[in-house]
Amino acid sequence: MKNNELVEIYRLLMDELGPQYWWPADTAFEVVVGAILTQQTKWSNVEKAIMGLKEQDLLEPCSLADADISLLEELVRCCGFYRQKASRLKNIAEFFAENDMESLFCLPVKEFREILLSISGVGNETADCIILYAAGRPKFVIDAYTTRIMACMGRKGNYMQLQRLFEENLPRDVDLYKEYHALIVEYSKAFCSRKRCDDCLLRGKFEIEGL
DNA sequence: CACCAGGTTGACC
DNA sequence: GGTCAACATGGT
Repeated sequence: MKNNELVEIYRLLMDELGPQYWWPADTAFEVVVGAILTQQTKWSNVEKAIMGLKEQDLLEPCSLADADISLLEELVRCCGFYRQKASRLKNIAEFFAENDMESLFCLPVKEFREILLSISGVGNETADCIILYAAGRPKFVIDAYTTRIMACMGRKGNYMQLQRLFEENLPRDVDLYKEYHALIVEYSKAFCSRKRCDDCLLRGKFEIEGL
């Protein structure tokens, strides 16, 4: 891949859609909660659950860690997989209740990522969302949209392969990483969904033969 | 009514 | 290393 091709794609997306200003949240821990809740789920449903949790003062590690599991299940039911997610929220809340967030955020990204991945319910994408949008540290987030739109342009790859591709061909810039991921999601929803990839400008301009 | 959504896990090869 | 079912509600 030409070295600056990913930068060109970024400019095209930015010209089309403008800045997205992800991730909407009042606190870093709210990003963490949202990262769990949005797994395989629309953000509009996550917003409802976040509001409910906020009303119960459960958007902080200690209170969330001590909350009744059946109450959590009720509050996150609108996000689907509600039993798993209630339990995952409790897990990660317990972790952040016992470990200082600011200290964790200052760790080397690689080390912080390993720690996050050791928490049950936190996989690659959730860990990277927390690193990028909660901690504000550079880590490029790959999701189903990114995987699909890259495959659409002839670049198939697994999570780590695609992440390496982006990180090795872009400046290590937190705001760029944030916007790029958000733009890919929003652009894909509009022009390169599972049902339709007809109007996708990227295919025509950047499609290539193989990896 | 069928399909999809800002994934993760554990079992299995 | 990779693949696959299970997990579940809500919107189009």
